[in-house]
Amino acid sequence: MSTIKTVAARAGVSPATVSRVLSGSERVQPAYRERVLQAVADLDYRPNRLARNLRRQVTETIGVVVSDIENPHFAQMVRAVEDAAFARGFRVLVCNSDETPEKQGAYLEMLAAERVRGIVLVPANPAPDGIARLRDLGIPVVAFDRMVDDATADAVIVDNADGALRATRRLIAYGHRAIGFVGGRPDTQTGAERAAGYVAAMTEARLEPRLANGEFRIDRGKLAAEQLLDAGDVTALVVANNLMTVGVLQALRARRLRAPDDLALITFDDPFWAELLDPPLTALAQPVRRMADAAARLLFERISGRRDHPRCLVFDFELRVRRSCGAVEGISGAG
Amino acid sequence: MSTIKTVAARAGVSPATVSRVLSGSERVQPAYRERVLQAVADLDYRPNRLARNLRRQVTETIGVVVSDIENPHFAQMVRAVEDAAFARGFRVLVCNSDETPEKQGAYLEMLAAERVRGIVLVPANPAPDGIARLRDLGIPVVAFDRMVDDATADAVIVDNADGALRATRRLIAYGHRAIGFVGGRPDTQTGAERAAGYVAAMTEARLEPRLANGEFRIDRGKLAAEQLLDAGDVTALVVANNLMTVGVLQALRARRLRAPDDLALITFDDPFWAELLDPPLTALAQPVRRMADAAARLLFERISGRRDHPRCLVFDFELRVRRSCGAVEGISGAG
DNA sequence: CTGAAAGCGCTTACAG
DNA sequence: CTGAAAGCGCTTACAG
Repeated sequence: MSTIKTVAARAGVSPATVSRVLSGSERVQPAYRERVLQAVADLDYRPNRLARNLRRQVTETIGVVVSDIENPHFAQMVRAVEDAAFARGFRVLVCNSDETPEKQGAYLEMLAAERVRGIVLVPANPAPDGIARLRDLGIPVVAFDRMVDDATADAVIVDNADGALRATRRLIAYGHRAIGFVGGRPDTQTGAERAAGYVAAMTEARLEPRLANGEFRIDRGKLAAEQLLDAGDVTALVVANNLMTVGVLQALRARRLRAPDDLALITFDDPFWAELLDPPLTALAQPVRRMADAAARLLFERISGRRDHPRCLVFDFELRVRRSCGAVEGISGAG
Repeated sequence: MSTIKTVAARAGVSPATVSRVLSGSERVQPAYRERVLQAVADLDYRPNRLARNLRRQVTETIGVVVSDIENPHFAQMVRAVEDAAFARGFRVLVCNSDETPEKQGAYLEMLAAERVRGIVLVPANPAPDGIARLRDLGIPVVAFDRMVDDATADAVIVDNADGALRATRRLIAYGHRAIGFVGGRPDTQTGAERAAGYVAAMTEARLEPRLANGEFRIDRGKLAAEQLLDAGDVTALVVANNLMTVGVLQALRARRLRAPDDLALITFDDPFWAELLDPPLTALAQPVRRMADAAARLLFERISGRRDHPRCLVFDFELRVRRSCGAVEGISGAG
């Protein structure tokens, strides 16, 4: 392997001059520059980034910590962040926390040790171990989807309560009164906020809320739907994520019920297949790409030192009205 | 920030001793060890990985280059590889080539500069720029899904021709004679092999092949299906990936045709939603998780120096028979 | 077992 | 503009 010294020797200059030519920042006599570039070409020299990183005390790497990259929601986010990083010459380390504070802690520690320049974090818990250390090291953090208890961190979140509120109001406007809610884990911010929005809409219409907990999972979502159906006369459901909707659809199929006639449905999340189903699903779509672009922008503002004060960006869900809620397709009102 | 010197000073030992305690490899007097650990705890000292990497001339990082992490197929692969890396204390840099040799080249160059220890690569082309340099640097490469022209690289691939062969034979066994094939880009290895398997099955049954090119895309898949339907009397289709199947389903819906009665369908790929459709799709499932686990295993065998000779692992598709091909669900024969 | 010293491959004040 | 020198924070033969 050739190093900067090999190149310097061949070009008949000092290593410092080689470095100056390659970093391109300072001026170097054209003749020297020429000779250096020739030597670089001859030797097929590539600078060793490890050495540069150590010397400069910085890397050009960022970390992204998600629950699970297999979740298309997060895959989309990672993709957008990676695009932004690539455009700026940065690399991306991906980490899957599986929603466990322990793995998350191990990853944050690792990212700190690697001296990444910034982190996009989907926090598994509101006060992650290691977040203070990141602050000490001057590594900016952008929380994604959920907030984090750190006054210095940026955040990009979505208005869960408002989404549930609008979905529920929509069903009420269609004349439904017995509207059930298949909720996610109530101990998570997302789960709690979505439930709260639903309850708010029901309460303002003087209707009785009917909640069941599907834990954000397919099997439990199915059970939750069955529980709500068994309990009585529900005519519509709001479902707090797409996995549970799969469970709800399984429950409907098993009972030979059809949406929207037997049961009107609105689901959080608008996955690829929501439109392919019969009937197509009315869905609350999270603007993931826009949110991820925003998160990347916030992060690089911090990395480049263009901003000091923390920012929190709140995005709205988009209600995509399709047939499962009882709407005639193609006709939709305001959310 | 405290460094190894700060710790050494506080513990009253040399930096070398601190290093020995922390690397845990060599023996150190218990009393010294104690004092060092105490100093580490007092100062909340964390070793700087950049320095260690430079000094040791190795990192504990691997690279994964996929077409696009948003494709669930690759998201699943990345996840499996990341799990294997995490278990061994390695980090993962993800790169999206978008199937372009240029981006791929830039990423391979970057991964080489970062001195990653190994790479899992979904090659955008059979002879990627930079692969020779990786060989020179001793960075092992495992090709995934497609082969690479490098005698030293490992590969984990799937038998595309065999999959198409079995799917087509199955439709023939059901009595179909006019079977069409919605193929992918014929200039890709995957596209060509899948088409070849289809043609082989038709030829052995003395049937005339009917191919249309859907470019692996939704819109073009729809066009390809329409083309095959317009050309005449096809009663069954083999579709070379799931995106084109979406297009095929759109075409069917537009013409008010139903699977399997109007048209029997078998698709490559078994995405999440294949089972949710009505009728559920008969699909050729690629054992992605097993393949990715194998790729990670091969890579770490190389990294740890346990193996020198290249290996190529070929996996079979699993034909998951559901209703779209005309089978009665739950009853399936051998592939 | 332990420490002084060299060195990984760069970059960057500093002096000229 | 250019070079000699120091140094980033570690690790590891080497000598004791």
